[in-house]
Amino acid sequence: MYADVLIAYGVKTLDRTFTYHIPQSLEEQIAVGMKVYVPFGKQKINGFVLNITPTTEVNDTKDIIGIVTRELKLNDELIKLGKYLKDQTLCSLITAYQTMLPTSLKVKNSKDYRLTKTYIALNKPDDVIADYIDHNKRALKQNEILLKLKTGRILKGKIAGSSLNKLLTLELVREEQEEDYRIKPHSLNHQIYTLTEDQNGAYETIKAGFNQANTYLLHGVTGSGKTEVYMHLVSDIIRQDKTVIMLVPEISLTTQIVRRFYDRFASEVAVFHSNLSEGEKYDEYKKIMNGEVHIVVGTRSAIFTPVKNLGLIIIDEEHSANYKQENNPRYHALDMAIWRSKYHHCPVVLGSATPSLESMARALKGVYTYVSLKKRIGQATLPTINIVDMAAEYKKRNLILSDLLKEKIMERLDNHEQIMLLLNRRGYSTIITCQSCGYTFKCPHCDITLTYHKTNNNLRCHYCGYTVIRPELCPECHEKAIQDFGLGTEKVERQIRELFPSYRIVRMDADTTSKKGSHEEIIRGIENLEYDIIIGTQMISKGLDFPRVSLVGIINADESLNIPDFRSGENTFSLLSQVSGRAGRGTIPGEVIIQTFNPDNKTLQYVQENNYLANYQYEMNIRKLLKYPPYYYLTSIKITGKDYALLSQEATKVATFLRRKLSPETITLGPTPASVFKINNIYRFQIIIKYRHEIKLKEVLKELDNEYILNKNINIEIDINPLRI
DNA sequence: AGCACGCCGACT
DNA sequence: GTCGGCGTGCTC
Repeated sequence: MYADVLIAYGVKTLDRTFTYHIPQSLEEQIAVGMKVYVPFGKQKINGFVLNITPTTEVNDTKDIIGIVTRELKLNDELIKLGKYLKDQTLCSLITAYQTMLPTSLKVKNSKDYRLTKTYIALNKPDDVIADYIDHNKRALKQNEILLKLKTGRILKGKIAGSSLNKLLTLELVREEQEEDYRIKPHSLNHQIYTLTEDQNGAYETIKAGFNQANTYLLHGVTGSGKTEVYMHLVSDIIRQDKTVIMLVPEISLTTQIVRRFYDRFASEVAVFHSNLSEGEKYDEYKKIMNGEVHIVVGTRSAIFTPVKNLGLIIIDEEHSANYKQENNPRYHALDMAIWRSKYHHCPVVLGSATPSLESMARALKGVYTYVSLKKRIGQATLPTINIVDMAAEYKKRNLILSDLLKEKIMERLDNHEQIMLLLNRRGYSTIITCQSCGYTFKCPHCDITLTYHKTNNNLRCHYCGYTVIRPELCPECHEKAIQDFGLGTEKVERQIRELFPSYRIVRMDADTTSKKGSHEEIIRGIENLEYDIIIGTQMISKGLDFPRVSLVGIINADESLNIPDFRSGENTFSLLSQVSGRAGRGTIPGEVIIQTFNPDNKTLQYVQENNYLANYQYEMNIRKLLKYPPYYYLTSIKITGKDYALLSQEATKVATFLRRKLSPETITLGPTPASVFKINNIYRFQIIIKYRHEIKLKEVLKELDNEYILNKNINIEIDINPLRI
């Protein structure tokens, strides 16, 4: 017998299988999907068996050396899904499989991640033990152990050393190894809420489509109780002995959701996201593989977990950009979900208060089934939203907080309610300029301004990590006139602390949540009313449910509006609606203040009116006019290299090649310098392809990719359906 | 990816 | 004369 083995090198030149002979001794054990050890040239490496055949046309086959682990076997679905992933993103097949697996099970890894508990148990019949005790009356410690063991085995750590070792060498007792898991679900309360009429309608519609590959867009306003609908669906699915994958956009959200799932479904639940330790991931993966759990809650990568008998996939906050991986392979979890739903004939539910334009367009066209939740549950009503013109406030020297926001904050503080302030930018200030000559600090390696970090008094490049101490004098004109502008969360925090010194303030951004567990700690603090004012980046916008938050302040709405990307309007609407949705989820009516220099901006007005559809129409018109998604598909090609002249020349060649090869209806834009033109001394050009139907796309892109594989000076990065360009 | 082969420059 | 530079080619 022969095996086609995919080797563990993620290079395009080795993106194919090699045929090995299966030695007699392994023939019985080897199976498709297993990790094996094979000779390759002068080396020995791991690979996956992708196929087993009785004969081969290859002449000099070598023998497979051995099986690495029997534990992991890529099943038929995963093997096919990997091929789909490769096809979608143009990565190599081995890269696809590596992406789908946790590090502990990746093809190169042969370490053992099993967590075992060791117990001590009696190893001889009772009479032998009794006899030993009789003849060794002076060995008090040993006898004590033996007597204790008569009532059952004991964890090894609980028994002292030398006496135990004696008993072990005499073989009176033995060690028993048992596998253990690092994460143990705990159920606190089993509260099941009855669904409102609205929720029930959505629930019934989706339930009617169980056992069919169909995608539902569950469009529910913030606070309408989407999670409870999910819970009811999940409950039905597991009753059928099927499984569920539930995706949330970021790790921070797994905490709250997982807690609710543990409460309701306890040991049926596995968690899966990249913040787990490798051992934890390994354990959860194994629970899933062995069919010990029926529910997986996790972030993007959880879409690849090998659940058996999949009955439902839920993608919460489906509009989130986090579902798209931003490095290779650049896959979208939604595509993978839909593929799996077809494989298992099960539905996908996409939930959001602000669906992406793509999903909404598909729902309106009938590609997805549209289901909506229009009302907030309980007495909660949608918050009132005020827009404040910051131009007028600047004249009053209100640079961070408007009079209105300040006043509202005080009001809410007096009522012992909580306040959330959003600013989508971390750090202290973003532009450092000499007031005398206009010199602006930029990174010497990147095309980007440096960010001031007050805590360390240094200037940092967020792209390459370059750091300098903030100088006193301008390096150009040597005047002492360096000033910093631009607003970050650190600066807001400082001002808030000055204004409201007696209140408890917390900042939640990437800088304060980098430590493991710090995120949960802050969330718990907010829930337990340990804080009055919460300042944060978009991290505070999604899914979190704090009933005492009654006021949300958006410090600078323009920050998000001004991002030079065709999605900035859509993203701003979604961000502001989401964060507004944090206000007034309990019984207290909520209020939102949006500060901006563009009070007439359409997007902001639609946010104020809470009018998703109007914003949808408005954005769709622009997209149609400018030939952007969902009317056109995009592919972004980045051409990067150190030699500017050569790069510019090659970028033009690439564009010419594409124009020649692709159909005449396809639009090829560029090459233009990328939005950040230089990172780490590497220059970057970009080409955008816009198309409606382009049959030759993948084939042409592959050809392009091959053309530059061996080129050491020029690198090509292809992003099909990019979320940002 | 990694290793060997191969053909030209500065060294014990 | 040899050690070693990294360009090219191959791996079941």
